[in-house]
Amino acid sequence: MKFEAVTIKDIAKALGLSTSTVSRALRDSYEISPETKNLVLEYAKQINYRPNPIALSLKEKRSRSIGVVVSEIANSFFSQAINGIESIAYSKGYHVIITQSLENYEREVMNMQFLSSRSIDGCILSVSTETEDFAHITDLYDRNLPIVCFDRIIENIDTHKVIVDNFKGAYDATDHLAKNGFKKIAILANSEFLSITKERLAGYKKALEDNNIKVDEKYIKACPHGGMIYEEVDEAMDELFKMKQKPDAIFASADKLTTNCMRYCKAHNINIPEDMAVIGFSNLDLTELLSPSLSVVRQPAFEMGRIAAELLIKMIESKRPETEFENIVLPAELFVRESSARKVKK
Amino acid sequence: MKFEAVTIKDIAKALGLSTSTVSRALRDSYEISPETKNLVLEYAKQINYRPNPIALSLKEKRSRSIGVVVSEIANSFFSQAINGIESIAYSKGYHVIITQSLENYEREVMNMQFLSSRSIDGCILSVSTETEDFAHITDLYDRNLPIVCFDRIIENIDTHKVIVDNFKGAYDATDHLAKNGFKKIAILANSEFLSITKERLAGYKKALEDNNIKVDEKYIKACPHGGMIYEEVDEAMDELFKMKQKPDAIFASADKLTTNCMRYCKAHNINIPEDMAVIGFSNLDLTELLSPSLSVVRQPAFEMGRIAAELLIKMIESKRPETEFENIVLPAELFVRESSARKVKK
DNA sequence: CACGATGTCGGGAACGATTGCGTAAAAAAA
DNA sequence: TTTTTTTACGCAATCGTTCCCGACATCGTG
Repeated sequence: MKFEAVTIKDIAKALGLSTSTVSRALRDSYEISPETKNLVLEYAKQINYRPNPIALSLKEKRSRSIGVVVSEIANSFFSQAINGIESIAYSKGYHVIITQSLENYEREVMNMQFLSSRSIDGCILSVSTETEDFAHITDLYDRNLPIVCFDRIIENIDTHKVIVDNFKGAYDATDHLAKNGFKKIAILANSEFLSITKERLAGYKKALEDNNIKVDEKYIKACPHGGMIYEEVDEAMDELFKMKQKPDAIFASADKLTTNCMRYCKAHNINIPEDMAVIGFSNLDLTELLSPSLSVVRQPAFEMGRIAAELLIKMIESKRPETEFENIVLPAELFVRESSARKVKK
Repeated sequence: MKFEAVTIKDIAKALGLSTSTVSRALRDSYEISPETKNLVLEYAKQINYRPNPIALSLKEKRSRSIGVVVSEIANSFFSQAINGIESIAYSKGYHVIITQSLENYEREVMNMQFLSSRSIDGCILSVSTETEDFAHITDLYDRNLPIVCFDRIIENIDTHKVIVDNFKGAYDATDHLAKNGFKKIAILANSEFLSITKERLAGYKKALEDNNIKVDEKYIKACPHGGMIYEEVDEAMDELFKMKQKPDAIFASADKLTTNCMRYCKAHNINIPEDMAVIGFSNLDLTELLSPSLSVVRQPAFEMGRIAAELLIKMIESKRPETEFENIVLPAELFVRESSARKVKK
């Protein structure tokens, strides 16, 4: 059972015209007499004719749709970014096909395959934590599929990239903790493959140095799936708390790391910020409702999505391959709340 | 600039064969000799041939993809449901195209149009709060597009429906508040157009009656956009708090209503549950991190998505139109936490 | 009256893939 | 050796749409 659409042929047959004439009438060609045009237009409206975009895609080799690959739509940052992407795409007549990798490499490859084979005109991508091999991306890019990277960018392709100033964001967060009297600042880091991990770690280290705090590698805990798996955060926290020199503050450098860190503290009756200050790199929109309210570095996710979509569509619609690529870096903003309140001497 | 895919013609030309032979070889037809098959298969792999699904869709009038229309992917309930949908769809070889209406009627119509014109094979739908006219849905359904409704169902089409027991969920929530000593229980209701609103309101009222509490219509506050717009919650809460007989408990009957209710209380220094108990109809996964931790009625969103996808695919793949439709009702589960703690006499 | 210009429209190929049908050549049966 | 069957492949239509051409009228002009 499938649903039968009205085609241009149906109109032609009903009106005793040829398909070419109908097609031209619908496209308002000058070659068609006003009477015929009206006839066709009216009949088309009457039977609710819709051009078949699949046929158009086949002919024009473009589909006016763009693909999005993110790790997880349930993540505030990504859902906000997607809203930004959609706002631009819709206004320019493009549709958006969203896929999620759930931090799984195979799924990411599958999604890219699906999107490319569905003849999307371009793709906006933030790689999964597991992605170490970029062949599935470079292959498509080399075959001229326009791709824009955002958030978690890769160096393997030369294209537009939209990121936040991860270094400064992490620096600000860490510096804020240090200035508030915390000296043993741990970091929950994301997968080591990710660009954002490297940048945020660098910011973290620089802030420590500038505050005359020695970087202790034991305070750096990597979570290969960015905290999507609770157990990896659990384990990292366990290790931190088993140390003789327990940290007095934690910088959770991703959305899921932040919430699962909070969860751990709650479950283990660790008081924030008395026992342990926490600041997150997170776009959660419930930060002020948490207990305690959560200090965060927040990314302009919506804006990032907007810009990425604009760049992609520019790329798609340009006549010849672009050679100049933009590397947009937006500022992250620090929001100080209770979870990182100044340390009180015991 | 567009990216040129390898076609079956390229293979045919390169190997001195006809397109039919190549096509059959790739499909492993018995009519093709093993040598030719190997030749084609190997060459195809070598140049990384991928069949063009657009061409296939045009020919077969099916795309092996299903559409999803929800109000907002940033909503925990929907993102969980989408994960459930995807888990089934992927395993059965279907792809999922997600769209969001953002509680906007025009966007919902647009999305449905887009999906149907993209030749999706079927659609899973939860209508927006604004949707009062269902023509865009019934039209497609009447033209034989398989549709499965979930969560916010409509009566206008006779098809499979997957919902939670909204009546019992709301009853349990309200009953729990009543049993905990609250007698002036208000409800933040969703748009009056929605099925879930009617069901949840009915459960709320029945629970009040069973606890010998008179239903007070002034305690029932409808938010036409389900709390997606903060101001409408703000206004509803203002009105509740301006009453002489202020309510002592609130049942927020949707995700966004719940969080925005909490936000209001926080902003107005209203202590939960001392000044006002709160229970939500919500799938938030941070409930235990909130301050105070939040009591909720939770829906089996993932499972709902799974079932909806299974029913839809069954519908798509059935030879003749189905006449027997299922009306799946899953239980909602009550989670009691701090925000609805037993009332202490002042 | 003849001829080009203009205005309208139809025929048919093309996009990529599948598939029913036709047909060579090779193999098997007579 | 002749006939029949099998094997292995090609031709062409099809899906819905666009667009290049060609083909008519009709009109104006010399």
